Amino acid sequence: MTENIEDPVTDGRVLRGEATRERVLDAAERLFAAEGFDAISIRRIAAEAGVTLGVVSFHGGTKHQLFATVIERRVAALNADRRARLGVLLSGDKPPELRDLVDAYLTPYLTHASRGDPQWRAYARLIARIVSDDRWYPEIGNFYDPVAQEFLDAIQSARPATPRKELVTALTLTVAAMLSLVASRARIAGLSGDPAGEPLAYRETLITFCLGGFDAISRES
Amino acid sequence: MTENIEDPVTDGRVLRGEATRERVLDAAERLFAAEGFDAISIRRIAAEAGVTLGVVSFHGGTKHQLFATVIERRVAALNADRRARLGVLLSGDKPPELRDLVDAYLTPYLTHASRGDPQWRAYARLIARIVSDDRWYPEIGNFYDPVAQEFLDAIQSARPATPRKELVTALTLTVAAMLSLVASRARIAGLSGDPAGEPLAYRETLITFCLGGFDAISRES
DNA sequence: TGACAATTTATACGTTCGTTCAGATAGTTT
DNA sequence: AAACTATCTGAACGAACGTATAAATTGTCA
Repeated sequence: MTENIEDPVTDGRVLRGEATRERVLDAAERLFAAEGFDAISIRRIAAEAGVTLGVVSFHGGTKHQLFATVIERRVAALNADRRARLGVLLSGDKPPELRDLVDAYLTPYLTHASRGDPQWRAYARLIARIVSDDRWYPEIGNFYDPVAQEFLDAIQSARPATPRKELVTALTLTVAAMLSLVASRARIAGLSGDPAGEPLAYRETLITFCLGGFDAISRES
Repeated sequence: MTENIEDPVTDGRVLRGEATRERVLDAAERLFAAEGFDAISIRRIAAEAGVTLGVVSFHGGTKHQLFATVIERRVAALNADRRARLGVLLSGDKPPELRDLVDAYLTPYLTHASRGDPQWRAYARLIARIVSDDRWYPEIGNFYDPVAQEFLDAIQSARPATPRKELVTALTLTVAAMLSLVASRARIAGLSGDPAGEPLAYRETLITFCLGGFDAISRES
């Protein structure tokens, strides 16, 4: 057999289009992550992707649609990572420990933000950018909030005496702390004097800090 | 003496210029805070301020210079607030408690972000926006870092056994948590179901959370 | 009052923006 | 081979952009 006809390696018409589409999305992901939606033009995305202007519109539609597509492309994978870890914790005999819940929420993001794939690293920066901008919440919030609610349910089980509202606040602060390891690396480097390490290198410190915060809040109730 | 030549109340030529300049800076502050540097045009700032296009350039210079001026205009006041509180704490007989140090760093910002003056509220949103964007750090980091270092020195005295690097990380996470109360209010509202209260309303919870985080990190060392 | 300077207006310049589209190109199918 | 269609090119559109400046306006001062 000289060539498998279903093998996606075939550079036929459709497959070439798919590859181009991914190149465009990758370029948009990198640039949006680095400088934000408003600072990036479709022309720069085209240049970064090595295609002409019309191709970006052809595969990505409107600039706004392109941005949304870049987000949606990876959101399912990140949610699946978190849900899988949560599922393992919930399947045990005992209710999960709070530390493991915090770990399960933070680690998938930190891993993607630090590990090899530069596109995932860019995506992590992009997420950090838009979560700290209320303008995107109506569009993006419903992608992430359901998983956060599932974690909140589990956290509530681990801390039954703490009011839900306090736990919501604590999780919000935890997420903000997590994202700052990606978004504010220059500040970390500037304050500490050394260049900032990868976000994953701060994992233990971050979990300790946030768990200490959760516990302190639980203790007050 | 019919008129004090140095009296700034005179609405003469120079003073009218000064008032216009403030209107321009105020408008720029509101718009930059709401949508970011790249999304705002000089023409929108002019319209918001109720002046013509050239006036913005006349009083604000380049768009970039205008942005820097907006930041610098209030940074001294915020730094002074924090330094004053720190000075009070350091002037006592005993070394200050960690809780009071965290309080002294967080409360001035939360107060300005919540109290009456809408321009200060806008400025607080603007700070939250640019701190979570490494692109601005080279330009504005040196405005805030010296005060942060002074607080770090005091925090180090309160936790002598904890490595400086851990304290730097903890303060960074603390700042990120603080800013999220201003920057991610939509997410807080979405997750909790209720509209988010003013940042100052979360002050106790925030301080408890961050202090718990500091203590947990100190305990590990 | 008339010269002077600070402030404001009105307009223009060249560039870049997002979007659209007719036509060229190149696999696929009949 | 010919019809077909997904993909790509190249060019154009009006609008908005940041910046600059000559002229008009307005208050100050000799």
